[in-house]
Amino acid sequence: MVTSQAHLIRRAEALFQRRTSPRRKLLDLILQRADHFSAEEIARAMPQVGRATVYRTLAQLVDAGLVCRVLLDGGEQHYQAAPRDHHHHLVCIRCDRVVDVESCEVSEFAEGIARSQGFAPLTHRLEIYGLCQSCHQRDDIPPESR
Amino acid sequence: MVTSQAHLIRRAEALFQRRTSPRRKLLDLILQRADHFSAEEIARAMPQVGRATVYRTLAQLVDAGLVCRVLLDGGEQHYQAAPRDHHHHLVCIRCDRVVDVESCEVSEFAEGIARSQGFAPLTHRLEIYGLCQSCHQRDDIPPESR
DNA sequence: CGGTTATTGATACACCATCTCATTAACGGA
DNA sequence: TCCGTTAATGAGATGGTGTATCAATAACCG
Repeated sequence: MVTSQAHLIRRAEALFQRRTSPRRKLLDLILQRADHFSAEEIARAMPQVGRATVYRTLAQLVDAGLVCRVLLDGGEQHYQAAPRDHHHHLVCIRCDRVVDVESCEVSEFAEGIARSQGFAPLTHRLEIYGLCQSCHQRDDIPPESR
Repeated sequence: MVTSQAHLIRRAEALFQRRTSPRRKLLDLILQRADHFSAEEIARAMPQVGRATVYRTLAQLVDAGLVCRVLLDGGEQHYQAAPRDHHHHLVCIRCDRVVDVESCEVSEFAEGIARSQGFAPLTHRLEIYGLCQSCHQRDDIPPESR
């Protein structure tokens, strides 16, 4: 894990022209967290740094593939350090626990669909929603009641 | 297409307890548009109707599966009349054109992944991004330049 | 034709994200 | 080490999105 963090830091430094303290702090915060977070959480966690900087830097990291967006069931955008280049998310709709899905058997399907419609395929996003084991055991709410 | 519209109207009427003029207008607007739209667009298009009502009714229609959310490349939520119960979207990252993808070969993969992690699978969301034919022809921007 | 109550909508509120633009500070060259 | 260029910052304004409140309205039923 340390290895991949060092890797992220190296790539981030290559991405930016200047090393600044807000960026270092932001990267530290992101790498410290194993889980996902909202941009606002990060902004609150480092009040010395302006919100604009947080959002700007996060967006740059996402564009560069160092951080990925997680789309929660309600549509909220969350973020987390990207473990791999292309992967998907398995999200618990109850506790928002996220498990990374590293295998992707969807690419061929997605690209075939795109081409059949005359699209030049670029990427795709797959989020899988369900109840994680502990939430599932805790109570058996039927899927419709959401 | 008219058939499916009649179908939507029937299901909508079954969904609500009372027929009201805001709901009729909203359904009309939605069905008139082949494409997708934001909630705010709809609210602006019917200023006689309160914003709260627009958002409330849209949310109910989404819950009932009559309207689906489209997630644009930038993360914006848009809406459109749902042609089928379960389907996906092929989105042009340039002009936001959306093509519905009615075949879904992803379910088994998604459910397998979920089960392998101890999740009770409920649903999934797949959005495919690319350049539609006309945007692709217009200029050949490389994928990285976004 | 009422009475019940689902529905509405004006308003306030909160959140999320982006833009502006004057100020700051990182970096490279002298 | 100092200085000039300019990347980067951040306070604040702005705008979109969505929800909560709650008195007023109007659909439906008997």
